[in-house]
Amino acid sequence: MSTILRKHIERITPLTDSEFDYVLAHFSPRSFKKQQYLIQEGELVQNDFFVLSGLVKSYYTNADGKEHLMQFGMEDWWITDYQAYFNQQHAQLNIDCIENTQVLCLSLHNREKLCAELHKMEHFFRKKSNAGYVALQRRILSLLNNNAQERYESLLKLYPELFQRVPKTLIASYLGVSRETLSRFSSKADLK
Amino acid sequence: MSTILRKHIERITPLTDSEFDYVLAHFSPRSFKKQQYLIQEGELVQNDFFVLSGLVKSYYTNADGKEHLMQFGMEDWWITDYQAYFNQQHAQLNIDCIENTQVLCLSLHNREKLCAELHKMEHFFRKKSNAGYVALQRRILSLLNNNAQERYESLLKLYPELFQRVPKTLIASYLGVSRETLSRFSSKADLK
DNA sequence: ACTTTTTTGTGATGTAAATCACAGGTAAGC
DNA sequence: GCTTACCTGTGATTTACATCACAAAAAAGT
Repeated sequence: MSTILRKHIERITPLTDSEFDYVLAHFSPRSFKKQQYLIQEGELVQNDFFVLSGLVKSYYTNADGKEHLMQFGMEDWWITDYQAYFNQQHAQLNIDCIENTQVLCLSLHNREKLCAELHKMEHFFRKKSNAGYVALQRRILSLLNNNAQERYESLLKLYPELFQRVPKTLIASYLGVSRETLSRFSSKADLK
Repeated sequence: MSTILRKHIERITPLTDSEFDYVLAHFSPRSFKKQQYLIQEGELVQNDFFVLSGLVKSYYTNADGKEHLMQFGMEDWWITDYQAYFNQQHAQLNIDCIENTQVLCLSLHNREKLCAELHKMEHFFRKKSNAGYVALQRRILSLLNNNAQERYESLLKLYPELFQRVPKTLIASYLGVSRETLSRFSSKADLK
């Protein structure tokens, strides 16, 4: 199972067996059931989560109780409330499971320890962060530049499997569209 | 002038004099006039720019010729087309000067060299990237969760000086609102 | 198998904000 | 100082999308 992590890291930087063992020792595995919270608003955020299997979502709940999806987290993805995690503050986001999920938890302390001790790992995390930054820029541009239907279509193209795996309400919430409007897009597309 | 860079780095990690001199040697200073491009859509992105003085903007121009602001870059900020820079691709964004601007240019090659040679610098860039990621997440949440007026008001609160320094059209374009709608918000606020 | 809950589609209506249009104001160029 | 270009405010109209309301379909729980 942890070979997923090793492959993931080695896409950026190769590790010796003993290096990887050392790295892995800084993670702790956990399992969560569907619906269970990984992080709940208000609590101190201890961990970043590397998803081994399953599917989770991070989202913000506003004053009116409306949810806005920040991120999905599936196999091979990292997820947490990064603002709270990096600054060791209380969570503004919730993260819970759409499916039963297995993760590897990495505390901020262990992350910083690994980065300090192994230059390779600092390199790895810098590269991941850079890639994440670019991905968020793309999402912002898409929010600024594309209308709801265009955003729907690019997401459908990029992650078609997501549309099978999660209720449309969540996809709507990720795209910043109402459930009903999203539904009308998919009916329209069916005509083709 | 380069003390701005030193202070900027040392907010994250201290450097000896000789370390800083070594780092600085990997940057090259350049000056740009108002209106001048730092990066133009389509060209290969060679550099990340650290702004010493002045003000620039990065933006996407869509098929209809409409501009959407990705970022402002003022003193002490980094700016480039990161997608293109990190992957050594052609720019999708334009970057040009709102005011006469002085920058320090860092090529990807020199950035990676510094990161490989000086663990401290890899640490610095990781931290910067993390902070940038969190900032973009906040912007996405604001786009998903807040209406145009709320976005206007939080930006005004966060960067009041920006409203003196740049035309409202640009602020509208950053917020994803039309110039006219933004103008109506500011008239309303005057009544108080 | 039956009940309950969740998910989805679709019509009717309302609204925030875009777009169009024009005028006064301010700054820049010569 | 005059001219040209850019910037801002404000009304009238349009539009994309939200919200409300309901029903059918699918999934989950017992």
